[in-house]
Amino acid sequence: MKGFQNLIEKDLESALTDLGVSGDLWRKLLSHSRERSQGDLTLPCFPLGKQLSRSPIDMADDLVTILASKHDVSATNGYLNFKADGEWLAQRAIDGKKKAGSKKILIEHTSANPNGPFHVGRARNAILGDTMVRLYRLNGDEVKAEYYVDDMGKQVAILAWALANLSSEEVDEVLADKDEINPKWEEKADHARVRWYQAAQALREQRPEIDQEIAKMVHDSEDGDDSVLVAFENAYQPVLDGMLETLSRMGIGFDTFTRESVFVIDGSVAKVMARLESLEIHGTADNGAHFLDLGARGLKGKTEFFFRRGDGSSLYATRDIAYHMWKWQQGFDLLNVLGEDHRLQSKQVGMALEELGEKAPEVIFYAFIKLPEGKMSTRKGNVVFMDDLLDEAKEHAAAVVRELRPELDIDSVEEIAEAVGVSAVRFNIIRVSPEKGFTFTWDEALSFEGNSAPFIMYSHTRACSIARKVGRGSNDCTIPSPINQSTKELLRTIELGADVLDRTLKESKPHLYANHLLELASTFNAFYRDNPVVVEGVVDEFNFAICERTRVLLHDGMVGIGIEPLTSM
RNA sequence: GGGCGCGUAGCACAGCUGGAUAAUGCGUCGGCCUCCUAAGCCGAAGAUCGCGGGUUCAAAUCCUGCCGCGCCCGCCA
Repeated sequence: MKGFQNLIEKDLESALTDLGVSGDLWRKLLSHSRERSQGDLTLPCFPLGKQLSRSPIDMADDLVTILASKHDVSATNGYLNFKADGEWLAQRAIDGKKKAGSKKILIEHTSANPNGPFHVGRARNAILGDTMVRLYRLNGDEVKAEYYVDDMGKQVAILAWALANLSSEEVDEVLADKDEINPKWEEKADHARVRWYQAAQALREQRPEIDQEIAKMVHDSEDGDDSVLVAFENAYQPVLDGMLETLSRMGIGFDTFTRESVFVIDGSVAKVMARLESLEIHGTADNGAHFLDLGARGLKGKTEFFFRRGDGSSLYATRDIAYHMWKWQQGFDLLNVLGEDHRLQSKQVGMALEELGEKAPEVIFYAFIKLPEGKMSTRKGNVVFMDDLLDEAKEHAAAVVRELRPELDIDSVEEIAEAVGVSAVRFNIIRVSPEKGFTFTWDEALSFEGNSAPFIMYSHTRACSIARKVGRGSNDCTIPSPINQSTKELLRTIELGADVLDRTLKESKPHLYANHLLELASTFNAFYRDNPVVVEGVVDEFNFAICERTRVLLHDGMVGIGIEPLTSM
């Protein structure tokens, strides 16, 4: 509604001046109407009435008198309501102007330890991150999707230790009371090797000497020991490949992979530590470990942020600082997607960066997805694997397609089912705000009606079906007057699209855009009901133009949030 | 114990830069396929916005206390 706002602002300002209102307060007050039936933009007059010691109800009435000749305005209970003209909205929709983005943004997401397959909880990160990548691209911005590979931590060390020291029989023995590997995934390294990881985790509890061996490996890796790093890579790379295969099935990919060890080897971590040690808020512990007193900068709770161990080696967070400085050098804005368990860590890294004269990155935090039985844990094996969820979703979708479209051949059913399954899974995760924790249930995840991806997909295929029936693109048309209610609602939703995308990106809240697409699909369905495009072989050019515009917007929006824009389902 | 996040119909979830009658879906009840795909559409019932104070003309939204849930509080990652 930015365009509409521009349209009325001048007249509104002059009307307000006539009444004696000064200042810019009204600009802040003017916003989307909460009551849709009342209008499109609303100015609550209460604060202005206060300023002039006048009744806001009278003021709103006076404003209507002044503005009525130029705009569709009304006043109720002290609210001044502007209604956008249907024909104006229609013209805007048909013109379909798209602004070009100009931002450059590097989005780091997923960056999961390469020690096992994705479960639904870990996948929330990838789905959130990839959706932001897609939405920035939809906005026309230049985006880099980056995966930070943790190639030297304890998790990888445990995996490497297990692969070097445990036989397949030993692993089976240790995990005897656990579920066996699903034969379907036996050949997938993330599923196969995570058992070694789990077995090692179990053994560590009984045999402390294992911890010492692992600790040595971790330290050697932190010193940049090549042979250890190579062993690590051989251990995790097949696992990572398996994980990326799963992501790729969901349409998630990366432009760059950056390994943590790079910053140790090239000396930038050492430089960062030296700089941190020269800071005013720097402190030293008894055994020579170094920290920053972030309490001096207002951090509450735990105020000491350790960045260097007593033995001089770096910590994960220290390397993260070096990594972020490298990221800033590329001239991109920075956005990270992190689990809520990283809130403190991320705050510390951000504050440390600011101490070094850099900016803190923008971060999206998300809460964990729980199972009805409790939280998910790769270590404990209490998880729903993404691979299983995707298969299940596809199977469920195939059953629906076979029932609804019995005439389709097997290949078509397969294609539709895969698209519906993947889209539904992504959408169910993206549609809720990230900070809200939710409990995974198969029922929810496999719901294909109402607020779901298939609902949007279905609306899109209806528009496609009409386009097929017409068999050509839309022509110039005359805009009818008046425009009926359901058309106006659709046009209004279309007009709002740009505002929603803006806000979605500015606030890093992809669920806002997901909800907008639901709204777009829903208002299109009502339009579809009331406004036939083809009647007895004759095309209504206006309705077709609106239909085509919506089809494109749905298509682009779906791509923007990772829903497959099928043309038929 | 301290820090941070969350708490909205039976369930799930939106709204939270203060503004009108708290939106949507599932579930429940009722209606719509000789008509561009019914994974759809139309209608009905269903909400002490966790609880108590406060600020304000106006509070689901801001402040504060309490309760419940989650995450973190390691010289781990």
